[in-house]
Amino acid sequence: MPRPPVRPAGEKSTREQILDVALDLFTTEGFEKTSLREISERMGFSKAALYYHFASKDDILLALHLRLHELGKTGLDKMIDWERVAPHEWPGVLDEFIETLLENRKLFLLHVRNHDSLERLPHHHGERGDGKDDILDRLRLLLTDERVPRTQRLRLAFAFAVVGFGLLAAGDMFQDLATDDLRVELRSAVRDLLGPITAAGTEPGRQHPVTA
Amino acid sequence: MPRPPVRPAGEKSTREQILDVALDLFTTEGFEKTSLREISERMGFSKAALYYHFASKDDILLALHLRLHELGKTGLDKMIDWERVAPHEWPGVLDEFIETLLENRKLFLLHVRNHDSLERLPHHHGERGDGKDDILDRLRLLLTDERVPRTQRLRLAFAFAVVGFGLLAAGDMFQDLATDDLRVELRSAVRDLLGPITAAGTEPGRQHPVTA
DNA sequence: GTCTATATTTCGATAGAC
DNA sequence: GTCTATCGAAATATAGAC
Repeated sequence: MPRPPVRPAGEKSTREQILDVALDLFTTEGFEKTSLREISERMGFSKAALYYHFASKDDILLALHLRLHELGKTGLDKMIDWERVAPHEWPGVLDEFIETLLENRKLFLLHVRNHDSLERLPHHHGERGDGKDDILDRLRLLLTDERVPRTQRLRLAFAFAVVGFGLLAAGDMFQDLATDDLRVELRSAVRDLLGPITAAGTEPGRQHPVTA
Repeated sequence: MPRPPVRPAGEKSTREQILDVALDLFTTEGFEKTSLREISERMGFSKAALYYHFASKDDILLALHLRLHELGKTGLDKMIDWERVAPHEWPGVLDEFIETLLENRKLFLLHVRNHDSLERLPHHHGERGDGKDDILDRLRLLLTDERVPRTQRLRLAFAFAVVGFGLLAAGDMFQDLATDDLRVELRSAVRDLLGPITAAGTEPGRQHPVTA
């Protein structure tokens, strides 16, 4: 039987190196605008050589999608059982989401930026029935679950929006912001946003005056 | 001197119709992935005919950019003088931003979705020195203005993120959400987010406990 | 595993007839 | 104002040598 080639410890396979290069380019330039020529030039060999390691350009994107898919299995299993999470537990769930995001910025940027390209990928079926098996798909399921009051779903969506934007802004407009500071600010903002719907006597239709 | 062709009242010129079609496609499919063939097919004539009305594909995008640029002149002049806006006025400014967004969803979606393509467009210079003359450019200037404390800028950024996401979510995950309801929810969320930094005795370093 | 060379498709853009 | 026909560039992908 074939066995993987022996490599010095800590040295990545060519395939993994290609994926690292592709992840950088797909997040900065976008999947559609990144050409195989660009990837091969950074790798130091020709375009055709890529086809030894991957069957197609889509195949590279799919491999990166699987990297993110693994995250769903390891760290965020709670997000599978949204229905059993009480409102007062939401800030804690958001905290976990913040941690996962901070630890895997590039992978999430890949998803946010290339959502369309990932969507039209032929999904690997079988593991779950509906094919909705990554974190963002599950998030969508919660936010459209009509068993949760719409006002609460909206607030949750706003909270996730802030967290997602925080990720983008950190590497863009707030480059000098340390990860620890960003985490503090995100947690604070999430609690201010979710406070009105996690308080004991929740009034969903809470109104503000139209003008201050 | 040449004069514009006489048209029945309420009938749009071919050029404007092309722009309407292009706006739809650019916001749903993206600028790069939208081909001139696709536009011409919707218009009912050939691809080459487009070149009678526009010099290039970029020229179409530029014309749509000008539509948004006009909004900056008419409705949001306050956003030019960020420095003179006191923190307690921010919710009101955000309210104006919300209104402008709700009234021009498609144009803003065009900007959000095709930010990169718009960025590399040869800008029409002259009107202002730095070429940063549309709403989103000015917004960026505020959020990176180091004269404003970073914590406050972050909170403002979060607020704008919620508003921007609300626009996307409304036409996607919350399709059944009426505009009036969305406006109420956005205003409410903005005030909860800006409350901590608009209160009289503002403490920028306000902390939340790490775990609830 | 990587190379050169090439097939195939799609796109933006132009030329010239009507 | 719109057409047909075509060009040239760039991209994905394949074939076959080394």
